[in-house]
Amino acid sequence: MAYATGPLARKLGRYITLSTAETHILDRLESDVVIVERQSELISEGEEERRCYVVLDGWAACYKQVPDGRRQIINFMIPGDFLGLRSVLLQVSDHSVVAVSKLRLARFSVTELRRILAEQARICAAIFWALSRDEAIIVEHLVDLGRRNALERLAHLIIELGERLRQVGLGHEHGYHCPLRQEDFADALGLTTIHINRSFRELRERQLVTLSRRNVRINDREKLLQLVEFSDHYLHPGTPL
Amino acid sequence: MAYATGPLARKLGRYITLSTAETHILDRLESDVVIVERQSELISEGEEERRCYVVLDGWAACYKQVPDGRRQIINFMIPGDFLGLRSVLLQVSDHSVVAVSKLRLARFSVTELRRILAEQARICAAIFWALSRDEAIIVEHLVDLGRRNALERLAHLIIELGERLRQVGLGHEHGYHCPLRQEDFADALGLTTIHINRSFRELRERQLVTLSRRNVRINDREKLLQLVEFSDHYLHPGTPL
DNA sequence: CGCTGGTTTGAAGGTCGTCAAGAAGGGTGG
DNA sequence: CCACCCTTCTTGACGACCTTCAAACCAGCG
Repeated sequence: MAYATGPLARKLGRYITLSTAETHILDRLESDVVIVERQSELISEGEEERRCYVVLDGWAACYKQVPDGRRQIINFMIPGDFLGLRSVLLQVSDHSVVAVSKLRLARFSVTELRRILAEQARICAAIFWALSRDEAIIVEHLVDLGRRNALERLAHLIIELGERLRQVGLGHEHGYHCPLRQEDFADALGLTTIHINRSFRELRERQLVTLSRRNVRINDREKLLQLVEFSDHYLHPGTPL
Repeated sequence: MAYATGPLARKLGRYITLSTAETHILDRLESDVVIVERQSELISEGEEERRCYVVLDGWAACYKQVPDGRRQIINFMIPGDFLGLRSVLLQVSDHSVVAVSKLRLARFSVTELRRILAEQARICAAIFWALSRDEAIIVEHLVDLGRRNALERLAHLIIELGERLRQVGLGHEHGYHCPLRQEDFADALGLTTIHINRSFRELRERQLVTLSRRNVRINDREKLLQLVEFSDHYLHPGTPL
């Protein structure tokens, strides 16, 4: 595999082996860097969206609001993930995106993107794969909400985030930095903050996971994987056709 | 809009205005017709998949199995929907598909598909939009499971299916044929069959919806829409770029 | 040092699941 | 046309999981 400088090249390098030229094209996409503060809304539901980003640093959450004011987080975005790609392609966004921590983003224009999609068939395929993986994550999330209890959901999310971070060279086997508040976990897992707290307590008491000062520490990885019968298959899409 | 013969042309005709030539290309895709009985598995999780279909008649359900044997239905497929498209593109399927009723399918080969994607940029875009709509449906489903109670979930699904059927010329404003068993509703909505039954009873007692002999009758559409504050936005993706 | 956002805990209640059993519907064969 | 079967639907009682409400605690930060 060719050397990869930016997170985007590293991410897409997981799907196809990038040539040096292709790596350069991707690295050039990341030239226009933007910084946004925690809590700021990057994209709002219903807005016409013409900007597209790759996360360089920090976490974001994409969510939908329900009429009574509560929200359901669809997915978290970590370094290397696309942000707003689908919104741009569909012209109008069907979800909102908020910064969960201070974010560093690489912004690129729609025209630039379209040119690459048309000219670079291999990169186009890799992006399609990346989007498919995002969908697979959402589907797994759906299974979580439908058929797992609070403890299993939480354990599953903790493991998934750890795996995804390690895929882009962040965190390590025994833990990772995690800017999420308990409320974010709750909104992602379809639970209340209070119940998330109790579930964390149980994970702590079972000596599986501890969370403190924005750090997840995985004490017993084996037992944790066992608890949810975790399969990382969905995080590793097959090779392109 | 050009006349459309098959469900596929009718579906994609919603995203782009099809020329007569394009309609013919799509109609030709639907030449190889397959019939499968209710309950048969069309695609199994983990299988390498090389076939791709469009539903001509009948309903299917795509689902994932959880380790304890229960299943979570991800989405239902009705006439005009793709079936196995993503599995083919990813080579190995991450979900299973079962026939909910007797199915009539149009099968087309991967090579045929790839040729069309490469040659017919407009059709390629329309297919991308169709896939995006499928994802939007899954996301809305996720919000259902995370932030709505049993009655709201059921009402939402009933409305959504009605809207989708009407988009392909099936059903009418006051109801539609629905081959789903209560167990299918349960597995889609993350509930038990028994609780689905109770929820249907409540919908019946509130004079909103009645279900009998595989037929959904919508008695008070206004109140039903109000109950879930339904917005059909996600079923109508914006126009292609 | 006090403020603010976030975490933790308790008590009580509601939604939904589990268990168990009966009723209704649809198809098949006598 | 009825008897029989099997699937699906329906109902009741009880209990678990998760929510709601209310309040105390803690950590970081001006």
